[in-house]
Amino acid sequence: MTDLQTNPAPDRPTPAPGRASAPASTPAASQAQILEAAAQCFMELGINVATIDDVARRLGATKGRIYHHFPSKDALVSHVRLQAPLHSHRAVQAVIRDDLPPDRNIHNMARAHIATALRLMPYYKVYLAGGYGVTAKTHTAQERVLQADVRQASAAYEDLYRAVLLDGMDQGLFARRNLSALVHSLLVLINAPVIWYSPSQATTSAFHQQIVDDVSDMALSSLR
Amino acid sequence: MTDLQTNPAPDRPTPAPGRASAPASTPAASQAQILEAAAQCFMELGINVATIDDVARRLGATKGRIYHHFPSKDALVSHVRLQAPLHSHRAVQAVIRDDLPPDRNIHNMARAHIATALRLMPYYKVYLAGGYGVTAKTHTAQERVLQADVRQASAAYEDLYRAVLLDGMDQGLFARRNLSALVHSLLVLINAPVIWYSPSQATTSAFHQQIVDDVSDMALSSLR
DNA sequence: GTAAAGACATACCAGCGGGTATGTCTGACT
DNA sequence: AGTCAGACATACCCGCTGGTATGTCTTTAC
Repeated sequence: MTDLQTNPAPDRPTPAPGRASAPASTPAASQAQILEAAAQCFMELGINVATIDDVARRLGATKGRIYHHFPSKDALVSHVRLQAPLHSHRAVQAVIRDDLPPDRNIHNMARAHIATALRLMPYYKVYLAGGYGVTAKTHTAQERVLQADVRQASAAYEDLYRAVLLDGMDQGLFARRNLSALVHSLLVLINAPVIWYSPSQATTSAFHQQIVDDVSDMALSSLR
Repeated sequence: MTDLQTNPAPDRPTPAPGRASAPASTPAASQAQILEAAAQCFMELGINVATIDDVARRLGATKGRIYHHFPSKDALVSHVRLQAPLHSHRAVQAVIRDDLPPDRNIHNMARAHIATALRLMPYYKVYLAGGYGVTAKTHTAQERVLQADVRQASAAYEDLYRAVLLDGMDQGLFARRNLSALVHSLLVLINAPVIWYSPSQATTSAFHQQIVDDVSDMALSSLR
């Protein structure tokens, strides 16, 4: 639901004479705002270079607001990264149809993934940049949990492809290859636009469509 | 923690378990040692988390040695990253043959790249992790030059593929697609093993061969 | 109306880590 | 022998940044 670059929050009815930033309507919306600002900061500056103050400045707020909603910077980073597999999972699962052959399913899945990634690019950039990272030196228990959450969501998302790929190989539609290498390579390929795309292209809609078409075709062809 | 070696008589750093039996290492060899240790530290801990002291500790040395050869941490990082396109360029250019059709050339190029990347994984991990990064906030002039060097080496390497891909499309061997999206996607695909491969597999030779075969086949198929 | 809690802002701390100034040792050259 | 430069080691500085303690204002509950 959280759509980047949109201005979902209508201003509060009480602008409050104090010249502070407009407070979010609901605490959940405030969190979403923070996540969005953090994703863009992390994308532009890098996860480690961007400071909490940078994120707060982009919000027109201060550190207090962020640390009120997230216990640490690592937690914020993990929450941002989580958005990618979560959105992908929802978008891709919606296009899987049991009455379609695996090759057509894969094609549709790739298209859905790429389109979603292009729309929510900052989250995906941060997600892919999270080879890590951050405060990976002090392995606290709390922080391990956050990392595990991201990995679990990623694994759940990958399983969507694993099933279809296995089916397609059994039916002879796809070449027989090492399943692990296959699924990982495929996911890297459909994430490729996130890596090399720089949102400077003016004709977004046209160029985005081009990317969706070309890369999804490549993904499908690579399986044969 | 384990640094109990702070006795008044520090042993000479081990003369590198490499092939060199010469007791005195040349300055160039010392730099290569530093690059190798830095690559492994950056790979394991992350570029920003790993400190100069970490790299020095791995060498059995101190910061003084590193800062004697490299003016800053950013310079060290850039030099490490440079290794990837440099090695790839040499290995891939060696297998290009004008008397072979583009599809066979691409296949051989992909195989050479993947094999090289698997062999020199730390450099490639650091290279790909450099979306950035590091001290990207203070854009000093000196540091801009280093970044430009890496990008230039990468561009030169990419041009190898660009030429072959254009040739193949003209001959009808490859599907016609946006050239920029095509070359970038292809490179991301053959770099995929660097992203998801964790050097814990025991049967390196066999499993490496499997990866080279499968991913290079996928790369070739993706172009049709 | 008042108390409690939520949602921030402000001021401040402390440790980490990049960078530097300086010292020391070794080999090379004359 | 003496000098010099390269190649490090040692000790130290200090800015930056994550985190915290506290205050203030608004909303909600009763």
